[in-house]
Amino acid sequence: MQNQRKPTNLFEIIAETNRRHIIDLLRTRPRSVGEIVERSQLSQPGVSKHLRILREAGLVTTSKESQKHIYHLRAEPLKEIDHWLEPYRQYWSDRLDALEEFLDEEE
Amino acid sequence: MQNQRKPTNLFEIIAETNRRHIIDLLRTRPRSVGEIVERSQLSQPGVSKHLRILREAGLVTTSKESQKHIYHLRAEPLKEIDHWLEPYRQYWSDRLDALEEFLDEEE
DNA sequence: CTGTTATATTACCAAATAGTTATATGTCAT
DNA sequence: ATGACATATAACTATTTGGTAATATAACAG
Repeated sequence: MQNQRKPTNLFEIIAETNRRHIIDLLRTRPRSVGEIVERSQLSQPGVSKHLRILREAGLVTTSKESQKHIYHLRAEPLKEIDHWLEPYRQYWSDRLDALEEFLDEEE
Repeated sequence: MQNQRKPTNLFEIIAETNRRHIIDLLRTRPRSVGEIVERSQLSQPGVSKHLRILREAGLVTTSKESQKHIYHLRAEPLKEIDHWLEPYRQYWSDRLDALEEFLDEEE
């Protein structure tokens, strides 16, 4: 396999179910590692491993509250996924119908 | 009981760069396997392998033209990704107005 | 200091992944 | 029927992934 892969492919990062779950948890509010562990099926090191990946992908940031590490969601990088999806939305979208009409008129 | 569907996690399916590339190629128009091979970095069996995965995920359909197998895009399943993304969009676009979103992405 | 709590890192392993070559299958042309 | 063409499948393999247990690091409490 001579495949040169990017260090952080966002698509691969969100492909993992547990990571998506963590992201979803942080959407509610920032949370400590312990809180996330409680709400996941993973061991503490397992969670920390995923958090590291999310951190390096820029999807979370951290702050500290005494001994606790608080993880905050930073969703902006997900824009990349959204952007890739853009040209496909027309295949199912109903919410862009008005826009399509608008564009048809413009041409 | 053998009702075992393959757990086709759509996120994992589109996580692979070559598969996204194939999907993008089929957005232009339906294409034969050979055409896709020409436009990829993969061997023919490599492409066929990915096509099978896409087929089983319902992201492509096939038709035949003599000896050629023509692959057609079927984007609907991507809706799932789009749906997951939905609550995150507000983080990078304050207004969810469809036209504004579209114009932002056109830049 | 000492012990406790919270998190990160290390070392290891099983399973999954994605690639290859070789081969099978199916269709067309002669 | 035979050979060429188009694609799929099989068999194999290196790499990556995601999990765990054990351990390190760091901050707080007394």
